[in-house]
Amino acid sequence: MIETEKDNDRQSVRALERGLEVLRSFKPGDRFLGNQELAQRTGLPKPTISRLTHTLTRLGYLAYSEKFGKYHLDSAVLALGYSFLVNMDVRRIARPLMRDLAEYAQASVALGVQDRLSMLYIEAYRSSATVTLTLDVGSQIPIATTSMGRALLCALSDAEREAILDQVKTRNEGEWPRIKAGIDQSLQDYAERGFCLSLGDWKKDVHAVAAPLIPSDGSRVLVFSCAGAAFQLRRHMLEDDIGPRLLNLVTNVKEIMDRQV
DNA sequence: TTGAGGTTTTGCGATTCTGC
DNA sequence: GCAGAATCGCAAAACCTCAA
Repeated sequence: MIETEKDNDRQSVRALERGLEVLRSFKPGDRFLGNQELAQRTGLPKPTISRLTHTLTRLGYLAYSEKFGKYHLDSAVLALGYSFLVNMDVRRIARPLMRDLAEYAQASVALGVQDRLSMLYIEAYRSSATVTLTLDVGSQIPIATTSMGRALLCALSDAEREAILDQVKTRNEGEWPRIKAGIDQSLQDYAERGFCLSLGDWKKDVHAVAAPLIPSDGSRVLVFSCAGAAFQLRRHMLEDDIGPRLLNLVTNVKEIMDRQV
């Protein structure tokens, strides 16, 4: 269901919001979606969906499969995402440092940004020995239970964090006490050490550490994480070794970014 | 081939948005 | 704040699928 932040926001174009919401309805694994499924996922009336899919198809964002009678994402979507990725200098700057840390830790090192209640991978490097985590660019992970998401929450203002947590609480009433405890612990860890942990909180066999990068130019917060198998990345390793190395990575990337401004 | 049931599209009045 | 343009959503028609 679309959650419009301000229904009376005169700067917003509702039709555009809805069209983009249709595109966002496609998740990994959703190769084809019909108008009815799109209407269910977006909460929009079926006639509106029909018009939106027609328009998006004409513009090349969707394509229609005669065989399945459904739509799939088309090349214009990739072109849009590719432009976004290519224009992010931080990926180019961070890539070699991420590779070095991943090989040292024999784990996965990722760079992510917030996407609503998820964290979206915009760069990822896996060591050859990584077996547990096989997420790539474009993957999304939850904001409240992963180290990456928690690091982002720690870097936001109190008001921004509360706004997100209100939505997380609404969607996870039953698990909220456990989720809240993890976030409180992360806030404490971040204040003391500058990084956050997730020790099996998202997936029980995954341990991870993450640290935010707050750009000097005031642009969106970036988060670096290092994750791997729980039996490989023990708590003491993350706290005493990998975490500090990740912080060093963040500092180095930030310095290079600042020099290039 | 027909009819039932489900889905998509179309027409049109109402509402919202945009540009001035 | 207003007028014209664009969009929305309801209702109904058209279309499609499938079983009998």
